[in-house]
Amino acid sequence: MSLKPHTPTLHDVAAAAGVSTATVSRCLNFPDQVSESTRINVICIINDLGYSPNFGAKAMAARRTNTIGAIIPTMENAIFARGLQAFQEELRLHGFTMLVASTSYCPNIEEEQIRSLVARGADALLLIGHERDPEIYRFLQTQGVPALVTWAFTPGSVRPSIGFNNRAAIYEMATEVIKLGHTKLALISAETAMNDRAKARHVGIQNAMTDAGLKPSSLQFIETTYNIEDGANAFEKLMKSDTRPTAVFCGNDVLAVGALRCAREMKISVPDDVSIIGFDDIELAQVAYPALTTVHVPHREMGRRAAIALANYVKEGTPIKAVELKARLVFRETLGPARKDLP
Amino acid sequence: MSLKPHTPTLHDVAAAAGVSTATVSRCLNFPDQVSESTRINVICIINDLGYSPNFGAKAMAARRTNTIGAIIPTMENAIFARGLQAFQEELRLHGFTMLVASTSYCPNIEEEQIRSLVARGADALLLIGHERDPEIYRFLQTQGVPALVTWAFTPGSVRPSIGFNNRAAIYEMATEVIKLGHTKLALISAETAMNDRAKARHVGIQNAMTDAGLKPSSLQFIETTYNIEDGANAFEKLMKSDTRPTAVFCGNDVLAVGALRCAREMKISVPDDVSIIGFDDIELAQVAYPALTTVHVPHREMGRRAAIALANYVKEGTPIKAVELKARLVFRETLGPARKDLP
DNA sequence: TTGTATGCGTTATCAA
DNA sequence: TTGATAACGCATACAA
Repeated sequence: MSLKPHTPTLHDVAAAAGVSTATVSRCLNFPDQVSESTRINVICIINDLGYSPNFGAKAMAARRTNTIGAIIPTMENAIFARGLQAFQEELRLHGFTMLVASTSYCPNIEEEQIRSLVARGADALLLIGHERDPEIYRFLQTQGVPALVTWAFTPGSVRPSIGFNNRAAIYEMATEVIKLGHTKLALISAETAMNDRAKARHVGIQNAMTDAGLKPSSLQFIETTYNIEDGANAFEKLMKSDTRPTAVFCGNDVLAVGALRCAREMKISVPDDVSIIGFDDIELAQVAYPALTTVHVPHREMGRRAAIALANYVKEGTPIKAVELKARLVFRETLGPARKDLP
Repeated sequence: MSLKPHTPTLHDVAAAAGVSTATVSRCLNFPDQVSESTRINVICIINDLGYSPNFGAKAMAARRTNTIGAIIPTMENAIFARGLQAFQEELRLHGFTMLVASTSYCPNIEEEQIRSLVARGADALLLIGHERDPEIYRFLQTQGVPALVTWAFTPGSVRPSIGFNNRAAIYEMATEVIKLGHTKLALISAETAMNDRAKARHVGIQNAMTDAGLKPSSLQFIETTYNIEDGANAFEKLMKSDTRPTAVFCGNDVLAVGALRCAREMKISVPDDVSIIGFDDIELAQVAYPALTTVHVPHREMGRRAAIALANYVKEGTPIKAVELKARLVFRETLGPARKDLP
C-alpha cells in the first residue's frame, strides 16, 4: 500500500522553472555552469517544492554513490562504535556517507550484509578482520567493490589492512604478566571460529608462554559469546576449577568487566588473589573498579586512516597501503604479582 | 576514476540463460510464476555470474526500498546502541533493512541526515525525541515518509511516539531522593536546546521539588556535552562550589559515571558524602563502583515495538499507535540518605 | 549558457 | 509460462 503523495522530481522543478531538466541538474551539480539569474530562480523553486534528488536514480545515472559501507560485528558495545564514529566523521569530510550494518558475529549474516551493501551501491567496504569465506572475496572482486580490512594487521597477509598486530600486542602483555610470576594462566576468549583476531590473541599468549618456558597447553581456554554476563560466567567457572589460574586474560574489556564483577561477588580480591587483563581499552576499562589493565587499541586513529585510504582510493584510485598501528599496554589496577602463598 | 569491471546485470543473466529479463526478474521475485526447469537454469546462471540486483534500479522501478532509516544522536556510547540493535533485529524479521545515521546531537546534521535517508528512499524513519524544526516535519510530510518518534512519550503530543515519560520517570526518582532528606540538589544535564528529553528531565526534578516544598530555583543546573570527562568536570565544579549539593542527578549514565570517577579522585565518598543518580541503566551502570542508582529505560523493548509499528505501517498501512512504556527506578549503591552533620 | 536525447538496471503491464 | 516494452528519475554527451 503506497501512501506517498507525488514526490517532486527534476522534471517538476524544470517545468515550474521553465527550463530543461538538464539545467536543473546542472544547478545542483555544477552551479557555475549556469547563469546566476536562472540558478537563483531554479534554487527557489527547488526549495518551494521541497525537491530532493532521488538517490537510486542518481546512483544509476552517475554510476557512483559516494557511499562507503562498514560492516561490524556489533554496535551494542563500544568496541567498534568509537572507531566507526571516527570513520564516519572523516568520511564526511571527504564527501562520503557511511552505511553501517552489524552481523552479531555471525558469518552468514555478514555475508548477507555485504551483499546488501554492495547491492545498495556502496563504492567500497570496511570490514573487520581478515577471515571469511573466500567466496565473499571473490564476490567483491567480480563486483569491483574494494574492501579494506581493519582491526587487524597480519604480517604477510595478501590483503592490505589497517590495524594492529593482535598477536604481538597480547604477546607483549602476556610476557609482562609472566614476569610478575604468574604461571597459571587462563584466557576467556570470543569464539575463534572465523575470527582471526581472537585466534591471534590466543596464539600470542601461547607464544609468550613458550618463550618463557611455560607449557602453552597449560593455558586454560574458554570460548564464549561477548557479553558482560558471559565474562562473569566464564570467570566463575575458572575460579571454581581445581586448577585455579592466577591471571585471567579476557578477549576484550567487556568480558573482563564481567569477570571483575564476578570476582567482587565472589569476594575474590583483584589483583591480590587473581589478576584480570582486558583488551581494547574502551571507556568501561577506566571506569571499572579496580580500573582495568588492558591493551589500548587506537580505535579512532584506525577509523580515520581507513576512511582516508578508502576515500582516496574511490576518488583518485590511489592504491590502498597497509598500515600497522601500534597497540599499547595500559597498566592500571587489575594486574599484580602472583601470590606466592598459593599451592 | 572507475575501476569497476562490468558488473553482471539482469540483462546479462537473461542473455546467458536464453530467456527474457522479465523471466529472470520473476525467478527472483515470484519464483512460483516460473516453470521449474527455467527457474533452476536461471538460478544457476545467476550464481555463476555472481549477479546481484542493483538496489537503485530496483528501488526506482518498485517504488519501495524495504529500508527504514534510524537517526540517533550518537553511536559512541551504549545509550542508543542497544535499542537500535533490537530495532534492527526485529526489522530484519519483517524483511526490512535498517540504515543508521548519527548526528552528534547537532540539529543541522540531523536535518542533513534526514534528507539523506529520505533521498536514499527510506520507507520510514525512526527519530529520537519530538523536538525539531517544524520545517523538517513538513518536509517529511511532503515526501510522504512516515516518521516515528521514540525515546520519549509526551502526553498530548501531536505526533505518535513510542517511549516513556521522561518527566514522570525522573519525577518519581527525585521524589525518592527528597524523601531521603536531600534538599540541596543538582542536575548535570545534556544541552537542553532542541532536546525535549533533557528539558523534561529538568522539569521533572523541579516539579518534584515543588511538590515536596522545596524551591525549584535552588536546583543547581549545569548543561554540558555528553562524555565521561564532561560529567567529571561538571561534578568537580559542583563539589567546589560553596553551595555543595548532597545529591547530584545526571542526565545519563555516562555523565554519572564521570561524576563517580571524579568523586573517587577527590576522595569524596559516594553515597556517604554525596549521592549520584544516573539515567538509562546501560551496562556501565552495573559495572561502575559503587553500582549506579539510575532510571532503567526499556531500550530493547522500545526498539522492538518501534520496528513492529513501522513495519506494519509500511507493509499494511496499519496506523501507528502511540505506546507508553514504563521506565523503572533501579536502586543500587550510589544513593543514600542525606548527611545530617553538614551545614 | 541552455536544451535534446539517450542510457542506467529494474519492475510491472499487457500480449502472446 | 513467457516475452516485449513502458515507466522510474537522474546525469551527461552532444547539439544549438
